[in-house]
Amino acid sequence: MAEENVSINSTRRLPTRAEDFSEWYNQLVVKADLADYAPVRGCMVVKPYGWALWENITSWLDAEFKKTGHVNAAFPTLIPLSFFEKEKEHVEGFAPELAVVTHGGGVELEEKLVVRPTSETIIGYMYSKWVKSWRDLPILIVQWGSVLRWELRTKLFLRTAEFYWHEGHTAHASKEEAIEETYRILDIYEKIYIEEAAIPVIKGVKSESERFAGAQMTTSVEAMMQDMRALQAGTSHYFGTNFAKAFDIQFLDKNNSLQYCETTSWAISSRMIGALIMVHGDDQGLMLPPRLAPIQAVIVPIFKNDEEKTKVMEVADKIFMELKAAGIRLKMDDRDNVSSGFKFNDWEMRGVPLRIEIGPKDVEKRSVALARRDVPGRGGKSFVPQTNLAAAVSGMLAEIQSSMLKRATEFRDANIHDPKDYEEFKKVVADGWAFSWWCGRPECEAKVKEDTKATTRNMPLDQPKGDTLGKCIVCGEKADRKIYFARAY
RNA sequence: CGGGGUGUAGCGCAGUUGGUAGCGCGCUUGCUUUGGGAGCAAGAGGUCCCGGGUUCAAAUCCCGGCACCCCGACCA
Repeated sequence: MAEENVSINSTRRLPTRAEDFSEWYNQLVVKADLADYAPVRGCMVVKPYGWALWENITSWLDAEFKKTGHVNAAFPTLIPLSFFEKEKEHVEGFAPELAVVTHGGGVELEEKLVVRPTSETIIGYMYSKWVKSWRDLPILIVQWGSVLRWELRTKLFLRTAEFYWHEGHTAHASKEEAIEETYRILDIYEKIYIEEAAIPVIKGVKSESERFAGAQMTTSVEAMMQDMRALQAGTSHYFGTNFAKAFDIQFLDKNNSLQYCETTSWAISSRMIGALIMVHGDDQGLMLPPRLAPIQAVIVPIFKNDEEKTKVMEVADKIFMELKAAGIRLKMDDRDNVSSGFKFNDWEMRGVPLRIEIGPKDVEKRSVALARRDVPGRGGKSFVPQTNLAAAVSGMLAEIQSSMLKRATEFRDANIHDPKDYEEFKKVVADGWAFSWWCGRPECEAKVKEDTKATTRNMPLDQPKGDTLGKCIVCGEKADRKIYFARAY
């Protein structure tokens, strides 16, 4: 049939994930009202709904950091360019993506300033002023803010020039303590992904070539998106004394001997929202886990005329008050300029976990219709009595949360493979992950990247035990560790 | 930075041989509607990316810029 050529962009529907995953994502971000394109290259505007989601993430993390002894502070957006030259690998890593301020107040600056791409340097500089004695340690500071990296190819939330994050920067008296901190934070990251975002992640250590610029060890949590690509979802770095030496952060220990600090840094960015979209979203739109959703349930009243409206709204308002009092994040959709069918689709696009429909029939039967977002169509609808509704709703939200995690975990596990040889390996990483033995040599990683575009993701902390050494999937030499390989964002 | 493409209403697009700009969605107002993306009617909305040239006449042809998108090398 020669249908008229209606562009997919002019319709309310999304392209399906199978048709074009990337375009599905791009349109979903905008249509779910999370963000919009800014008039500045590579930058986004986070809209109120998207920011509300981000606030749920940040407030959970903030509380968790405070529980573990961290405090918040703020450092300048502008950093002297010369600071970046103090740590060799750090400069090399960031030089290509720096934005530099050359003029201020109409005159050329004596010293050029960098818009921070990350704050290790300026924070290191300040720490060197603040740390004198072992009594000053540890320093456990978190900065909430945004940073700027001149990215060549951008995508809303996943990779924008400016992005939002927290960056933790800690300084310790001993290596053991700094490493412990690195892993403590990684555990927090794992927890927010699994328990709050319903996204299964793998904790592990990055290979040398995938390390943060200037780090001695980079750890990460890695998640699988629905297109099987990997997303580095959070990172925690151990610097050893690299930055302490570059910025002269020294203290006198208990034996009155001068020592360099051991430092760490760690971050989760607004990219996490990209992960939520790509792990849970479906062809109807966004699907948010109840624990992070800005709106956990939406009430859609249904009526034909004023008489029905009066009856329905009376019940709907009462239920609204009840559920609100029970602490459920709730929205009443009483718009009268769109049909209820439109509202159903609209809230599904926005990923609201649960919809509560109240119509004349429900008023009569003293029931409501519940429609869960994670089970589309008739299968996800149920009719429950109005009495004890708060308990029923809370229960269903919890069930949605756990079923989302279960589904995402099963999906991920079904797409991680253990190929027998390199030929099979190449096939596997084209459309999934491989968990394989690796000899540890960068040459083998480079060959994999060359052949398949896949990179090493991380080496999980809980490695296969015992002395059953394997053989590197690439070169066949002896290998003592297994590592994930995948195409990554 | 290399290769390809696109700039026309808020968004998505059409615009023939050069003749003075249109469609769908959205928006505004009114009435009827509302249990899976409602209907009718009347409206509002334009620097056709910018600059120059050819011509009686340019969205359309020519020259020069700019911007954005996609594909490759780098990245939370």
